[in-house]
Amino acid sequence: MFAGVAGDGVRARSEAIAPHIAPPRRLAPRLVLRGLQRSHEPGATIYTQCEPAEFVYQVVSGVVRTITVHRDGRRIVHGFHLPGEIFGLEREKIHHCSAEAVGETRLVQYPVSRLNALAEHDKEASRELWSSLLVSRDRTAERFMYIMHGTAFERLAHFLIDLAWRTRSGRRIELPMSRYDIADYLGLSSETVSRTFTALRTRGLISTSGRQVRLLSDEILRLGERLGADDEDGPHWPRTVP
Amino acid sequence: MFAGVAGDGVRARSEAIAPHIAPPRRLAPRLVLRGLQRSHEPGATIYTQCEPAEFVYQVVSGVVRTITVHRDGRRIVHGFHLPGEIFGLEREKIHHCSAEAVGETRLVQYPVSRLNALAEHDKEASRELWSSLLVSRDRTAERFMYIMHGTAFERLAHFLIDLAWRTRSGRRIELPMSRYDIADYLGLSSETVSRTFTALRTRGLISTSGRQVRLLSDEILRLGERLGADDEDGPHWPRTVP
DNA sequence: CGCAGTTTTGATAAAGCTCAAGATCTGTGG
DNA sequence: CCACAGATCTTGAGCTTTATCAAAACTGCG
Repeated sequence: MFAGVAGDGVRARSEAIAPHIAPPRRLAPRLVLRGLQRSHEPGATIYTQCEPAEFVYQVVSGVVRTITVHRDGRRIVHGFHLPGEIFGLEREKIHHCSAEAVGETRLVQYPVSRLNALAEHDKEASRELWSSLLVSRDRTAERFMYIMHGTAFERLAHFLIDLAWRTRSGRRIELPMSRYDIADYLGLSSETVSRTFTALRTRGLISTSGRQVRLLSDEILRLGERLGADDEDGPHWPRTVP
Repeated sequence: MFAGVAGDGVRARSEAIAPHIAPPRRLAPRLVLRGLQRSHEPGATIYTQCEPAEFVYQVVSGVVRTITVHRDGRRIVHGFHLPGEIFGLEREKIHHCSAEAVGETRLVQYPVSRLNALAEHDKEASRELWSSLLVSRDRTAERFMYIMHGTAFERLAHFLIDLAWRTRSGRRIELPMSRYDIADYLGLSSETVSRTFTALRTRGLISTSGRQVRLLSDEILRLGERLGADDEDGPHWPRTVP
């Protein structure tokens, strides 16, 4: 496989190596931050691109989207953050994207300074933080694969499966976000998202009613090889830190 | 801006917020790992997808590409790692992608166990490691933007500027990788990469001769707003750890 | 020189975007 | 309870970009 060809890589057209980037092993957060809780209205801005990054946030309930807006007005949705997930951690002292509530949302606001102190003193917490960063890196990498070499069909299928898995919804999903959000997340136009929903419905893979989606066929489920896998590596009660 | 509209996000078509994700502030590695050095032939495999992850690596000289191969034989290049960069760090105990030398390459092999110990005992090193992970996350996010909403033209321009910046090459770049590598990195076909090189040449933005590229116009340079920025946040001699 | 791999160019077709319009949904006020 | 307004969602037609297939030009090296 790619045996030492003088020069550069061979364009692989051979048979399969399992793709993969395994799903994160668990859903319950191992790290629970405690602090000031705030509620946000649907559409409310939590922080804005370029604003000083004083806090990180953990979702208590609801969903948050992180976005950036391009010069030309195009919007990119970098990710959706579900309950238990931590977001807002930056490399520099400012936020590199904006965060907005998708629907009614409740968050814990945790000062970055406190987080740094925590990471230094609490080995276990530090490991969790580290791990969550790697999870998000891997999630991004996986999405990358689907967006680079997938049709609209595959992207949307993957999105639905991923969401079902992350929210433990089984086969009935209540989408919290609009078609526009999905489009900007998957790098498609909202029209194409709509058409693709229709195509999935037509082929009997899903049924929809507004933002309710039902995954019907195992064909679509197998696309992600996820459902069923769950917690594995040992016991871990959530840790609550002050 | 996105004022609290009842319901969901507004499809932004308004004027610009600077896009952006600032460039990493510095090029010289602050963290230098010391250990067994190995040389690799062009095209040599450093590690393979799914193999146990026992080491992380730091590039001494040359370039490394990390890749995954899809079921259908499609290849994805996740990234190119330049001298000073650390790669191979995983969330789980196996590698989620393969790594191969692009051209003659020299690497330091550093046991993961040692890295973990280091991160726990050496606060400064831990911070560096953390930072390098965030850098790679942000780099991925930025690439994402260009790949999702950019034409082949913009993607390649961005790639060249990024590479020029990261290698401190100024305006004359010696590409270490093939058109195939670039194609799989940018989510294009190699033919399109070739055509786009030609288009850039035709418009007088670059000149090429094989893998030598010269950035001619400031127009292309401004695309990334990078050249010129450099080290800022305080003094930091490289740290060498055993 | 001639081979193997790489790069370029050309013709064709498909996927998805854009523009445009119609349908549905939701909340509000009469 | 109904009608209206604003937003969201769906569908259609034409067009642009890029992938694909095919083949020629180039490069480095034995």
